[in-house]
Amino acid sequence: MSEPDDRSLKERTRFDPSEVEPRILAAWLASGLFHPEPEGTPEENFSIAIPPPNVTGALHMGHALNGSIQDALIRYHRMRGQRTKWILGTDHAGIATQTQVERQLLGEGTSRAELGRERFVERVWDWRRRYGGTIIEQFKRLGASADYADERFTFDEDYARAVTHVFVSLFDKGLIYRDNYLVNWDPGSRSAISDLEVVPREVTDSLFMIAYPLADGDGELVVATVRPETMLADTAVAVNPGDARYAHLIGREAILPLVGRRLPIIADDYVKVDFGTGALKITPGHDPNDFEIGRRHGLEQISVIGEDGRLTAAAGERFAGLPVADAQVAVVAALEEAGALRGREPYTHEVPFSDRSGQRIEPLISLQWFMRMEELAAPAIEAVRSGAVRIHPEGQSRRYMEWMENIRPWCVSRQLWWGHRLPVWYCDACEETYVAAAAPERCGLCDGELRRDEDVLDTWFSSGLWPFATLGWPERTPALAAFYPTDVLATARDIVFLWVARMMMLGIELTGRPPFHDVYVHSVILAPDGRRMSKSLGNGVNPLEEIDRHGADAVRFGLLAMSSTQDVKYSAEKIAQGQGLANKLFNASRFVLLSIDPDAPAQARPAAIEDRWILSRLARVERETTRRLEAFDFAHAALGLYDFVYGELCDWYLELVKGRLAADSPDRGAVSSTLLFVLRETLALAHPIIPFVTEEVWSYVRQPDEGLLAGGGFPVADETRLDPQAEAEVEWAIAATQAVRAWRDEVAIKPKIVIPVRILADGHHEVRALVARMARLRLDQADAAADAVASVAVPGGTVEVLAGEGVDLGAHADRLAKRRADLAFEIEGMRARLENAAFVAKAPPKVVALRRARLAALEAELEGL
RNA sequence: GGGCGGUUAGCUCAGCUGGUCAGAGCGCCUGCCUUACAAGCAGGAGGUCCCCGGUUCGAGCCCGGGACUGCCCACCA
Repeated sequence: MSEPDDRSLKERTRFDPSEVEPRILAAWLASGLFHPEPEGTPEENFSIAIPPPNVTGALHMGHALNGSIQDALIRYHRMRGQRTKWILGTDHAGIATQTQVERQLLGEGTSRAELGRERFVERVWDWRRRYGGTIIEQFKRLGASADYADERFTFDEDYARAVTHVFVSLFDKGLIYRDNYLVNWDPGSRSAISDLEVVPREVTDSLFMIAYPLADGDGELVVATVRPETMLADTAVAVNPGDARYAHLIGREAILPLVGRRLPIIADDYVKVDFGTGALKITPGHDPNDFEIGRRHGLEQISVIGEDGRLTAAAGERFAGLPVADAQVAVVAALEEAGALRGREPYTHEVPFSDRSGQRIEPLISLQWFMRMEELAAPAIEAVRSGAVRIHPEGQSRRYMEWMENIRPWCVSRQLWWGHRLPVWYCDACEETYVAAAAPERCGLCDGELRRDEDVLDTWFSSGLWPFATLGWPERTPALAAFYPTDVLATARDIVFLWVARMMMLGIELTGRPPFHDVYVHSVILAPDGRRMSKSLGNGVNPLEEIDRHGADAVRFGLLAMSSTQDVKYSAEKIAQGQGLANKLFNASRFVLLSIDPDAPAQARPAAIEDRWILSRLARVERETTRRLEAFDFAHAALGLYDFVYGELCDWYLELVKGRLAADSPDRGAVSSTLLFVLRETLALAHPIIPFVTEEVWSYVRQPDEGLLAGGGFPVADETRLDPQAEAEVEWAIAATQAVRAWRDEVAIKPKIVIPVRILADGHHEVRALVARMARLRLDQADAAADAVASVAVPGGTVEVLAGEGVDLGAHADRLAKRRADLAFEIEGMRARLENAAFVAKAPPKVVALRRARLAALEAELEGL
């Protein structure tokens, strides 16, 4: 248990997160609450696997929101008594980490190549041992109640075994295969990357018109291209079969300029008649579309660009060795010289770039490993279609479906050093391939030496196993039995395909069950300027600095409050609102604790109508908050809590009961009990969202036999306390109070003056005294016949102000005139509505009655003036 | 080229199945050091709910069209 601050509560007039948070965090960590024993079943337990942050990462706003959401869920379920595990760990993040360490090496004047693979990998491990825990520590600052005692890494020994096991078994099932295929080659990382790691960007290139002479006689065919340098690898020219201009050329041949190769002129529907010249050069070796066309027509595939982004020897002596950009200039010059260039115009289009290195993708034919996806996708589609897995918000699930239904093979091999190396060996002598969990000694056929594949697996291959590999799968561990499948997967929209979809497919394929039953896709937090936060733009907001400034509760509250189903701009105001709430709750607690009878037990003992009111409101906010957490509606859960604490508990209830807490008050004991009860319930209710301040205050209100709030019970709404009558009465009292206060303010009556009044309204006897207290009125005017000097409209009646000291009504006349005008306008509108026969006939009687009553009230008020 | 969302107070956003729905926070103005909180309290000003049609007794809320804006997917060289 944490030791409360030395200073007395009386002196702590502000909630100070920087003092409280480390203390509370230490208490949580020491309690063992975050580390559940692996017992029970996944159905009765609750678990979430964190989207593993890159081991190189630092906490950014996305993590902070993602963590706040998961922690709210985790704490809620833990408080409800479930055995709760938040699976924590980091991702080895192949390219990101390798790049980071390479940069470090560069600073030391060495390089990856100089070190060699083995020593390089060792360096990365060193790096990870030194800095890899950073982001985990940062999650603690947020108050994230993850299982820090059981941290995982996607490159741990056990995890690596699982990865190898998966590769081997999917290979054995025929789902993993090796093929020569046109891949997205990233010259930046010198590796193939998957379709999902490619981002389109708008680029202005030149569209060149090049004349290809016909082989049999005169005439030429002009093609349009933005990449003239790839012409060196052309193996055909294609036209649309329905294009009358070229119909006579189909089946004939053209001569490739500069090269002299004879190219068949083929017909393919892909070619657009109205684009360019209507004739398309076909380069199966360097263009994805041409690759497909080439396969359809059985064309040769020629490569003239190498993995280093330079032209190869196949490009011919003149161009070999040139980087593609230079090669383009050289080829265009050569074409011009040869008189083959027919035109050139600026052309803006979308071009693929590497999301990793930022370099332009170079489509290349390469021998890579692929995973066949259709078979894996089918059950993953079915899981969502059947409702076994629910994706929130609803709109995301259709996207998921569409992507799954159009899925393509996944290139899983990467030409990196940092990653899970493929469990594949080759015998060069007899060209045999071995895929196995353990390295075979020698070739089984020729007894020759074996050579292991140099490639590693795409990082997402291993993160696709995250929810179960972290729990010890493929072994049947107790943790797996207790916590798999997990319950909820919370993630930002940007990795739904990259990660969530693959976990679904691999989870179902390998464990037979979807890895979670709810997927909550949350916002991406944009910078205040509406763009994505990024280092290069320098528009990022650092969550740790925000925690330093406003406290973790404030950041959590703010992020949850601003979260939504779509991207949201970072709102500093919402964080400030959260800070306000934490401070307000803290001070309200101080007031309660410093004012009540210390011996009063915490229990609901309604002794007055306002007690019934607050208990009713409490039951409602408990019911609503629970419903919203269950529905992943965190914004409304947070804001609803705010409204209750500020707008009901502090603004009204605490003010209403102040008098009853006096030492000589007859129901001091009862009010004390109720106050303490409401406070304790409120703390527990708010804890999943603002855990620090609630835990801190809890240390003052908990019973000797109670532990931390984090391990305590979540409040259950007591529906028997719902009291519509009390709510209506107190609502009336509030409205009346506000009306009188507004009037006082307008006629400039000093706040301290108590004015004598007479309330003219039916009923509301139980709450008249409350209005008097809150609005500084005196009701006990002995002279009931005294003349009213002014009257203030309140719902259903008026308050007549009697002559008294300090009541100077200079401004009153103006006010009356304005009020009369307002009333007349409203009455007119209401009458018009009620005189409309159609409205009276067709609208529900309740609505009509409501308007009649409203009209009567307005008329009565006008008359009273 | 296809989808999907957004457009409500100066700013950031709530507004569930149409009927007190025109709201919140911040900002602004006025008044208060009222013994929980001055990072506070009380009060106030401020909006053709993007535009045009339509449905309805009644429309931010439903339908049609348009404008602007953001995102996702996609192989027009």
